[in-house]
Amino acid sequence: MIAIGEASRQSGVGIETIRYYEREGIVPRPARALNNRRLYSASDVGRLRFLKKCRDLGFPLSDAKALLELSEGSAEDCRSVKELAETHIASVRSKIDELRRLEHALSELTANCDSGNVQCPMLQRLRTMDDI
Amino acid sequence: MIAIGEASRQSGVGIETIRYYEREGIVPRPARALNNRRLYSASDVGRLRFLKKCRDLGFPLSDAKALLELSEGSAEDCRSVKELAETHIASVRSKIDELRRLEHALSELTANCDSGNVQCPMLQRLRTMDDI
DNA sequence: TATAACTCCTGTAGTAACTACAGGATCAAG
DNA sequence: CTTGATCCTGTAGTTACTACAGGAGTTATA
Repeated sequence: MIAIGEASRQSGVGIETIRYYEREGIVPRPARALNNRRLYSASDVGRLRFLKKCRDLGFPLSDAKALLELSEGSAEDCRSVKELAETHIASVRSKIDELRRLEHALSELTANCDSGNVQCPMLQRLRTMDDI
Repeated sequence: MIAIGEASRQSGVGIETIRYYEREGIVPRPARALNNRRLYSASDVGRLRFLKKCRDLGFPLSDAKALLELSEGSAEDCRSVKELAETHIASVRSKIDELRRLEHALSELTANCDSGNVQCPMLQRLRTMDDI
């Protein structure tokens, strides 16, 4: 059993974040030492690492929690997992599309923008045009 | 001079958001009618429309504010505008890259995930592997 | 043994950019 | 005169943390 600092180091999840997950009920309350300090087991650390990977993959915390629960369940529900993941993939793809459109629009806006202009063409367009 | 609801309709910025911009000093305080209701001029609405476009382009509000101020300045500083825009474009591009990597990782994770599995391969990987 | 440096505790507040009320006042239409 | 729309201020909620404040206990060094 290890203290919170070590659990943080082993899992990559910050100390404050670990306590936050505990407050929010994302992870179970850990054991406590006689001096009231939190004590983490190997499987506690495993849960934190699991959550870390989900978050790094961009899953919202609520999804990460759901995936963790599925992962702890006796019969793992592969279909639910896939559903969550595919919804997430779809939202990632639509974000990519949106950002690509943005990139395009921004490139166009700055195209004629060079030092020495009295009137900045980008500002002009932001002020006046309706198609942005 | 129009009321806040009409200004919201004409600019596309929500009523609460308009008041929020005012509180934050993003837009100047509008005139008030005798009954204390806000009154917006055409240029007030112009500012709101400008901000709306900046936000739609993904500029953080602080950038939108800066761009608005540049736009109001007597001598428009095209170089500053371009700098803000290019920094923003760079961050958009890096977000796109990051999301593409995510999409790839997620697709791989779900590849072998089909209903009927006793052990979900995605959960397996989330639990055990270190390369995610 | 004293003391410094470290880690931990609880609880609260701050972040970005809104959004959603609550509770009340005012206004326009019929 | 009443109904419904709009407006006002002020506060709290959203996401997922992060940063303290203020205090207590632990470990390492002198």
